[in-house]
Amino acid sequence: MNETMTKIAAGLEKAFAARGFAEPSVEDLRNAAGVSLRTLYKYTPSRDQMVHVALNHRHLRYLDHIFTDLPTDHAAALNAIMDRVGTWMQHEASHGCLFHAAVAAAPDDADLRTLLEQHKSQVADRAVNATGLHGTQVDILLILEGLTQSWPLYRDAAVTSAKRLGALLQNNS
Amino acid sequence: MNETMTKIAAGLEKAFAARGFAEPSVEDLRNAAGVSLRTLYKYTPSRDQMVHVALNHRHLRYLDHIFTDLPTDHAAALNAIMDRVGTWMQHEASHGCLFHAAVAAAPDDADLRTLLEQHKSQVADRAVNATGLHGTQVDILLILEGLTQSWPLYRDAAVTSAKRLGALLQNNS
DNA sequence: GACGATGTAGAGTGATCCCTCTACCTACGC
DNA sequence: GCGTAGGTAGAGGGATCACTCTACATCGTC
Repeated sequence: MNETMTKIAAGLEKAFAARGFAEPSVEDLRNAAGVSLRTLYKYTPSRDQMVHVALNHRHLRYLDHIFTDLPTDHAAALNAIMDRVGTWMQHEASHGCLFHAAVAAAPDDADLRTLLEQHKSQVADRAVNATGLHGTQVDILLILEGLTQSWPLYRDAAVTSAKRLGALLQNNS
Repeated sequence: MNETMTKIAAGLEKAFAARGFAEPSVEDLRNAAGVSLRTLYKYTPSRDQMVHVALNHRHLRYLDHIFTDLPTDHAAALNAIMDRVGTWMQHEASHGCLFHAAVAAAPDDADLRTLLEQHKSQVADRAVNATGLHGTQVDILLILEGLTQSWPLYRDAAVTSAKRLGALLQNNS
């Protein structure tokens, strides 16, 4: 039961990340999930639900990748976060943030929008705590968003830039 | 002829901006363009072309909105740019950058991706020239991207944050 | 070894989609 | 007054889509 659900969620996440939210048909999603159509619809009774399940899975994996076992020193933690965003982009999200992509594909879906906001605010909270940049939640999220969006263009240079901007914040707050 | 083309491009841009790239059908796009289906297909022979035409129109309007008649003083220009991005988001792009949305909706479309890169690099070039932040093209684009992406969550606070980060750059370069 | 829960395989349905095509209208130059 | 260019209106085709349903396999439990 739960094992099948995890398998489905992981497969859906991978499919949406690779091909966007508009393109893959339910048949494609079924292939990616590696289950039958009946089972897929049993766990995710509509295509919209498949999107939600994929994003939830994504959220947990992202938090785990970026924020697990960070150094306690604030400056070192900031550098580590930026590096990890870089490796995340490289291996998982070469097309940009999956949450923004989902909302962009269905701008009228209010549930999706709240999912995006929850994801971003949790990321910002954790980043603030790890870097000691209290009172500058907006700034740190702005840098993270900027890194995520400009990484496809500039790669490592974007990571370096995000580190520099974050350090400027830490030295001027 | 050219008048009809402009009318079509403006209508398509508005439709895609309001409802994303996946949702609107060609029938919807026809309504937004305000022409007959035959005329629409005469100027844009496929739905993909409609996307391209809309993005080209968007690009020109964006450059015009952000970079026309900026103050010559670098610090003032930087503040003006951030303010204008804020008003642009408020009036035109409350769902985020249209180019990123287009690429997210069709990650396999190479033409779309180059269109995105050209758009971003032109924006970065102009921003560098206006703010005097030479040698920091990556940084300025990162801030602009961060502002665009985080504006839906933080509104004016995101603009303020972008101004602060930009000023930090100007004082430390 | 029967049974219920959980899975696979895949055909079928009704709706929707992109795009084409026929038929007709209007404005304008000569 | 007539031809031509450029437009409207909208029906229809062929393909694809999300989703349902029937029929069958597997496996742990009693």
